[in-house]
Amino acid sequence: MAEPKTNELMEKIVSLCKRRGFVFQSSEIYGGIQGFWDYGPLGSELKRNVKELWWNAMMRAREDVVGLDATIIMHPQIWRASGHVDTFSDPMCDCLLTKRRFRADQIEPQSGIAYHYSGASDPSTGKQVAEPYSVLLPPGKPPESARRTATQFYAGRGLAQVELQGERTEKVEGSTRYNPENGSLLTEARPFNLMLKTYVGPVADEDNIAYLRPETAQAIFAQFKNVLETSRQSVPFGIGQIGKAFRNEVTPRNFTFRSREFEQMELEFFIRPDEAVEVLAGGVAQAAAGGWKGSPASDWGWEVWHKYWVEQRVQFYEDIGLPRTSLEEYWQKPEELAHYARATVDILFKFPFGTQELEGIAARGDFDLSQHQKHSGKSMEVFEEELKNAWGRLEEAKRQDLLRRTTEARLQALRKKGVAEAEAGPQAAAEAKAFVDKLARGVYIPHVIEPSAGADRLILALICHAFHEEEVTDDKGKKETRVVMRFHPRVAPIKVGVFPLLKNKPELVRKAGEVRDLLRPHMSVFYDDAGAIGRRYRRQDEAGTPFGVTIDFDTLGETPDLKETVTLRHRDSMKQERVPITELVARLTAAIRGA
RNA sequence: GCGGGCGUAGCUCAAUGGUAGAGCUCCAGUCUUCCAAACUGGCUACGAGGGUUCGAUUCCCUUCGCCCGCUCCA
Repeated sequence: MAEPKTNELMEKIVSLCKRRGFVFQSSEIYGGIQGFWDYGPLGSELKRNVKELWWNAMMRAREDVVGLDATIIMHPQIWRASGHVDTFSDPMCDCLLTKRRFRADQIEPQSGIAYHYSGASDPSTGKQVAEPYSVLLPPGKPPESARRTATQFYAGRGLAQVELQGERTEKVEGSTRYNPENGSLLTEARPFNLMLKTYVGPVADEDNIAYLRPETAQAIFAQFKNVLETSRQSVPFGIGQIGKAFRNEVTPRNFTFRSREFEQMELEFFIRPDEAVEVLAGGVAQAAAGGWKGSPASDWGWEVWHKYWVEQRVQFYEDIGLPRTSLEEYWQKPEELAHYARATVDILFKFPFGTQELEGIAARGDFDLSQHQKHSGKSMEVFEEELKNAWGRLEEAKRQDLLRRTTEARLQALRKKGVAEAEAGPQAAAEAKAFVDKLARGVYIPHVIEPSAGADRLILALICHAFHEEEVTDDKGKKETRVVMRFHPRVAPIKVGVFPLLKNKPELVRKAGEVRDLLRPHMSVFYDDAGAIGRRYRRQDEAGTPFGVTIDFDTLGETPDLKETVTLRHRDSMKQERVPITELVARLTAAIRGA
């Protein structure tokens, strides 16, 4: 699709969201607030449906996943353990000349001669600019080029003619204060902390700082032991949670796609480390064998589990109306992975503004639980009698082989982290021995597979995917545009519209009310008796209501054969059929579940 | 946070240094028959604040929001 077209399309979608009550700007009457959005009547139904479908698919339909609903504000130590306090704040600085922005910690150190200026004046007007400025000149470049750059800078400060003042030079080694591209001085580095801060308790001082969670996952890790001990679950099992998260995004963009307050649907699925799987099952299933398409088996290691969850999640999207063709899987390359991740797959949706991430499914090893064990001093280990017994039955050669391979794996990991070879060897040996010793006693820290989805992004994807404009020709040959939201009936905010053909006939209205009350216990129903019937159908098209039921005089018995039947109108095809009222509930509930 | 563009009714678009107009939508009503029909009536706007002015939607400044680019997205 062409560029301007996609923007137009997005604008139409945003407009419809507001017009029909899917999404409003937060605090709109006060001018709005950037990066915050509200869901209106249709949007809140849609979101509720999506969250409920996720909860059902991930938890209620499974034996091995349980739920959690944790607080948004937690002990600040959680965010130290998780790494968010450190990694969520990036020092940034800008080029004074081009305004280009840099991560201050990623600028390559420069050497050369710095040309400092105290200011500049305009000889034609006498105007003065007292702002100091500097240019770094790489060795071998003529001084003129530094003066040209400085002139450009002061010209940008409003001088027509520039006379540089107070030039002096200085030798500079390994400085990160200058733009590597043009030598221009950069602004001071300013920290950007992406976590929203607040204070707990009445006194707002440093001791009381707390953070609004930037992800829901950490609460799951922090409550891992409590859930394990109360839920009658054992590894492998998962804990799922739906909840708000907050990030002080630098640039919220693309409608609700990147919001500062948003909702996540996260699962942490805890599994045995591959070594434990090997001891218990005698080997680890290979992902290449394709077992991840089936049901979980005892010999699954992290790779198969990871692929399994990717497949589960894609199937979920298919089930709620996002076909595979609208999605993309992006398997992160090894060099792109965060240090704690073994593999990460992004599930992307083709939005009108670009193909963007809906969900990330990461294999995170035991990083998170280990971090919390370290920081809290509380054990995150699990014990399996069965594992201890299996180890007892293991031949000595196999035990030694496992230790040798574990040591080798640790060594590789340490090398990758840049640990010096002399230290890496003994450290790897010690770590591997400690790990295998625990394994022998049936003890380990679980590893985790994390499918983490953005609820609001999914809502936006569903809205974008549902949006259709089509040319319709009416009886008189007049062409017009029909806007229809082709939501899957499962997620549609309203399942059925109920209409008396005419409002001014009490017997029609009464009968329509009866049909509405008949359907209401089973699904969300919208009753509408205002205006022409065609208008009411079209209104429901924009709301994405898949079915319409119309009560007419035949329903009342004007044509005896049609007594107690109604018109059932289908949103997508605009086809109509005659259906007995007694069959409506069964027909509609089947269509909503099935379709 | 930087640079550029934009901001009049729910939407699309007018006009004007003298107090805002249309079409569609929406609401109420008329209509015995199925895809935004017709007719009658009605509601609704100069993003916000300040300045200049007798008077500002219009000119100036600030601010907020939206779009695009930069940056960021563990």
